[in-house]
Amino acid sequence: SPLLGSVIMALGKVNMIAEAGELFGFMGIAGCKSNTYVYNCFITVLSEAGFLDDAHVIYMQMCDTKNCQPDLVTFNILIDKFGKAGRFAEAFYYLEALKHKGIEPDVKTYTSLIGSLSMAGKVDQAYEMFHSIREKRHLVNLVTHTELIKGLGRAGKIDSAMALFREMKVLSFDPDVATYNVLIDSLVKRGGFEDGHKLLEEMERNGLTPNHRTFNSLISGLAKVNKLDAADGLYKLMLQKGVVPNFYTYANLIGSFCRGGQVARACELFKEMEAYYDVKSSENGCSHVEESGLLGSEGIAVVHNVFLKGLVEASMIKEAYAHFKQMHERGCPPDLISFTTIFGALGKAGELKRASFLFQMMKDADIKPDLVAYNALLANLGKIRKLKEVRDLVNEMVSAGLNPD
RNA sequence: GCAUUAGCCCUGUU
Repeated sequence: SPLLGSVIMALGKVNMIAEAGELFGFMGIAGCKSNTYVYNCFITVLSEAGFLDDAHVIYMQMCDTKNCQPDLVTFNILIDKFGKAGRFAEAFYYLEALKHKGIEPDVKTYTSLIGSLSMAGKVDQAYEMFHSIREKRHLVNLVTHTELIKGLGRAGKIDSAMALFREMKVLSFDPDVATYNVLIDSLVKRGGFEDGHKLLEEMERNGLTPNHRTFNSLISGLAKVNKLDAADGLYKLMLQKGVVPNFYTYANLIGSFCRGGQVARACELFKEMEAYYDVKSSENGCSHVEESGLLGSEGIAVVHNVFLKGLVEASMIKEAYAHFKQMHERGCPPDLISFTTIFGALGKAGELKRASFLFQMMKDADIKPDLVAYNALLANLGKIRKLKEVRDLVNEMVSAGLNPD
């Protein structure tokens, strides 16, 4: 069973959900005793892939068993995933069910809920929950505080975020790099670069080493107020300090330079990234490790897409299209977002035939259009009254199981 | 005993 569980998890990580389900089916037979651990692994896989209702079905199956009743881990997974999806009725139902079974929620249960609530724009409710448990020291920790500081900061309640930041220090929950990062991010996203920078100095005084995320936030803050040279300077500084940039770094910089009309510098950075990426991958074969600052091919795809969008916004559709066509040979085949960016731009520019052609090409490449992709095409078809095409497309999306909005 | 659950940075339509 320990093996079964970890294989199920591994399959989930590479999105082989059907296969994970097949293996899960072996539990209880073939000499494999059912246990809660394997159930929990499968519930994790399903819910991380977005199959929340299926995860719930498995939970119900557990409830019907004799030896595999849902435990705290089961509930924590479900509460976290339903909460992050904004399905609070269910999340709170699980919280009640858990208490009803006589299980005590733990710090992860509450931290998840506080995080989900604040990301859904319900910071007040998150704060209320925090308030109701903060006296019980075992129910809150560093992560709980960081989560709430993030929520308050994102909601623009910087003063409350700073207040909580001071309070946690008094309570000896020592802020770590992530805590500083969420605060710095909130500050600079609202134009408070100077305050963010002060926090950077403070964290260094406290013996904490800023990481690539710290720099990414600071860079995006500078870019937001169009201080591109300063952003570039910070990028160089992070390299100097030996902090490894990741694809977020490049996405930030490249997008900003395009928007600021400095497409040449954006191209330069793009090449720099590709060179950097090549070197790093050959240095240690499998270096797509998030902690080192590198990301896998999904990360590269994001940078390509940001670049495409940047070129489009700089009215360089020809160049965007040229780059789009190069993506394949650059080892990064265009994905749904690349296609949508390009045919959206072509459509907007009145090139509807080419837009429709690309839309078809995308489907031929077995990439399923989603709601956004249909909308991007429909908006432009609608503008020039191609009502028959509009009707056909709407029918198509409905039969694909999408709900037109 | 071991394994499964919480926090920080990026992209497409309106």
